[in-house]
Amino acid sequence: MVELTRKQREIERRTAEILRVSRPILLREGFHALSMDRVAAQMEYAKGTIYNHFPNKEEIVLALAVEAMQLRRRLFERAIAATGSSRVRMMAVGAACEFFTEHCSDDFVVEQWIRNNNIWDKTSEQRQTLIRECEGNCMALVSSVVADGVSAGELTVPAPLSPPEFVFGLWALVYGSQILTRSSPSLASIGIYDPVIAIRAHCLNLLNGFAWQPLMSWDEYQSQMQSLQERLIPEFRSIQAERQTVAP
Amino acid sequence: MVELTRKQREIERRTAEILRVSRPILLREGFHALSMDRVAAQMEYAKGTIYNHFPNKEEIVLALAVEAMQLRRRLFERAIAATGSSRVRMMAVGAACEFFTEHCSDDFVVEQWIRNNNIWDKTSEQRQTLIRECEGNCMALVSSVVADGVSAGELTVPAPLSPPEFVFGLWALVYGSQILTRSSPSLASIGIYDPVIAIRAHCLNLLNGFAWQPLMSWDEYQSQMQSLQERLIPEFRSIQAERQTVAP
DNA sequence: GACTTTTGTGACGGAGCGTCAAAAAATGAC
DNA sequence: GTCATTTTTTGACGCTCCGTCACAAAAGTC
Repeated sequence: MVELTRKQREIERRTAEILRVSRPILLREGFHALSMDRVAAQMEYAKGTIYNHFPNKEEIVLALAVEAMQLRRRLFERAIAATGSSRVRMMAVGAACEFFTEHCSDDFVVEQWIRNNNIWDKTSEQRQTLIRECEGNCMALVSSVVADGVSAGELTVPAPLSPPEFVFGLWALVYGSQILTRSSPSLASIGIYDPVIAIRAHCLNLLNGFAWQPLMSWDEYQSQMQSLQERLIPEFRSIQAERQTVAP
Repeated sequence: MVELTRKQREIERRTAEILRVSRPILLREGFHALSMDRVAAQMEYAKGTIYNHFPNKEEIVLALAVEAMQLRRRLFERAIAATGSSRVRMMAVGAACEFFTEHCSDDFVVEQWIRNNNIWDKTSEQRQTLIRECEGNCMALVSSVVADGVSAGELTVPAPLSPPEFVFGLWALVYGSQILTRSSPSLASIGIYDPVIAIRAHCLNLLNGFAWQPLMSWDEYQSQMQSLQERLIPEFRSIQAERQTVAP
């Protein structure tokens, strides 16, 4: 039994090593550059050994995405634990999203890969479930803030929306803007100079539009965000630091 | 000169044929299934001939995406030509987006490919410019509605936002929701049963939040949308019909 | 009809995927 | 410590696809 555990630990160690080697290849040189032969060569193992850990390279990508989503989840957990009104705590989640995109940009990029059908379709049910769970967890964390707002009488989710559908709007807004920012060739040339500020303004308007108390002006919102960030970012950084970073 | 034109027409005809053959392969079987050998075989030409038209398969994908974006643009053009207040015309653009995603779903999917860096990076400057132009055109069309609202005194774009950044919010919201809907494993299991209705509600709230006149209740919004769709969808359909469809 | 230019062809070198029979290492019974 | 058995590792192999290029065929020109 002890024997078995030692072996299993060794296997896990090597699995982690495969991911550690694969990550910079994927991030710096793209999916096409990530080949099983190359990973094997770099680790000084035969290709077959790598295949004992991952049945294909798509599975490696998904495994990396799981790590990224877990980091996101940890940031969210910290964010919703912030003190303050429900609305301020929702802003903290926004701050977490901004932090994740800006300061964990590698993870943000890796997380994107799950939206690629080519990859998704070749991966195991098992790991797909892991992803879904993580996504569900994140959703639940944000939903809990909405629920708190509702039960505190600070927010009423109006007519056709359920609470998760309310969250979906914020999710779509933030996520959509980040995708467009990353992938849309030259937003600046069509007049969008600061997408982050723009989306903050839209979030403010969205939450004010739903009359989530306390209502805020743009200036109030900005200064609240400022002080939130001063409190949270050091903690976000230490959460991020628990992961080893990728060399360039 | 006549000779040259006949030849060029022939070349263009074949280019179109390559796209016609490639589209269903890409859509039904994915990017990996789209190989130059296969396209060549299916067209009964040698591979080299296909390479005379497209330097790689990524370029084929981008060419397909250009077609898709042009369809979107045509729908937008029709939408903003709708009669009514600036706000209603903006809703018409929303209806066009919904139509595009739902009834031109192949094009919607094809359009996504441009967000894939693996593909984008292997394509020619030239075609990338085409895409950017088309994206800029769409943006400009929507911006013109905003501009009309402003000059009619029905809308004020508030403090930190420029008009394009205002549009960016709607774009991110609608686009983000559609991406999530398409790619997020089982939204229903996290409580989002009707993402289309949800996003409509968010758009309503967003536009009301910016006090775009006339303000609307959910019921008014829905019935306005209903009548807009009754007027527009037949026209959208005929715009769509100008393109040949893809067999399943 | 002969010569030039354009266009089409498909064999080829190179690379990556995933497999599998054989080699090597680990295990444990005696 | 030995040896049979089980587990793990290995890398050559078959396959597919990419993109090229020397050559062949067709079209155009005079």
